[in-house]
Amino acid sequence: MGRLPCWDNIRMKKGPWTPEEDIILVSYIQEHGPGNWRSVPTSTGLTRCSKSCRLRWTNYLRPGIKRGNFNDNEERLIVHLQALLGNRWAAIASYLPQRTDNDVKNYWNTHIKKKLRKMQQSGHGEDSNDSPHHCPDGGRLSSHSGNAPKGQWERRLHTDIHAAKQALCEALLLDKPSPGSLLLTAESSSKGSSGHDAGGNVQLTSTYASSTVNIARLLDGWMKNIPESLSPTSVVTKREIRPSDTLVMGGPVSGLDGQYSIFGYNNRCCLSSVSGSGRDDGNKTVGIYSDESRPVPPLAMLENWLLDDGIMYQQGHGELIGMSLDDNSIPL
DNA sequence: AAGGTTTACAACCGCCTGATG
DNA sequence: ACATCAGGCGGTTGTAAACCT
Repeated sequence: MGRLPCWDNIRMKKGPWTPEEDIILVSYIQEHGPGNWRSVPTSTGLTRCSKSCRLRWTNYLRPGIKRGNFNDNEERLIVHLQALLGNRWAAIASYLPQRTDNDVKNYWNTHIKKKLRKMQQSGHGEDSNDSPHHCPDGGRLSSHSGNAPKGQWERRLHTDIHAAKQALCEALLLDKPSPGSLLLTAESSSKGSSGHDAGGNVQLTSTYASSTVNIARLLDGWMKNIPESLSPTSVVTKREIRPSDTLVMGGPVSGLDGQYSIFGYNNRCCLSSVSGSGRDDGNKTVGIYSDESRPVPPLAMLENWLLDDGIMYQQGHGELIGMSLDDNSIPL
């Protein structure tokens, strides 16, 4: 018995997504919201299976995704969380609001694994969780084996679709693409054929999705909407996190009008806007989240976290995680 | 410069779980 | 209780890009 896998259905297109497909998908999500993926191919005419559409959105098109190099803090966080949770990449990624599980997984497999292996070989004892004895089941844990139940804190981000669409549209309509932008002539690719046609319109290529400069670049405009109060320049060290502080980091949640992150701090729980679309409430506490408990990360993970007038920041590369500790937060 | 090798990561695939009838 | 289905998750693969010889 068993139903046909999504991938076997009729003649679904596979391989890299084109900008046109992206636009169609984002337009659809703008109108209907993410979810109900089954209806996406039929409603949009995309010859992609629902699963492919969902993955494309969650791993690539969704606004707020940070791509590129992981900084030291992120790397350390991943190592610690992998030790705690095993290869539960989605759970791990939920602690890194701007990263996808796929990204975290890839980073682990291509960078951290290698690093840890080297360290082991050179006799430095940082325990590698890649060792067979550490994760006997190969990392595939039952979804019930973790400390925290599945809940809102593990839900995906569904944010600011309007901005994503607009950024894509603008990029597609650029008559003078800037160096490094997505839809460039593909000088770097011998197989690429992108460029401009006689009318100045951008021609799109099959190298689109694998370009190192991808959709995230197009969303720069969206990122610029982050309130000034959240800009890295506003990070001012007031006091270090103290060992006595209890920090509980939740994950991303979606709101009707923006993206939020959950943080708990000294038995208070906050829902902070980290990338609202033009919201002017910046990083104030905008809501309360308190219906689940979650593991407290090791204190080592608190390195480089700073407090400034009730706002928590993560130091390094001007990265801002953001947290409000104002009096609107409530005890857990 | 050319060819071979390695790296990085987007996408695929299959399994699992929870919801629903 | 069972069957079916959609969506989520983690492992794996394919391939463009980067690097090396």
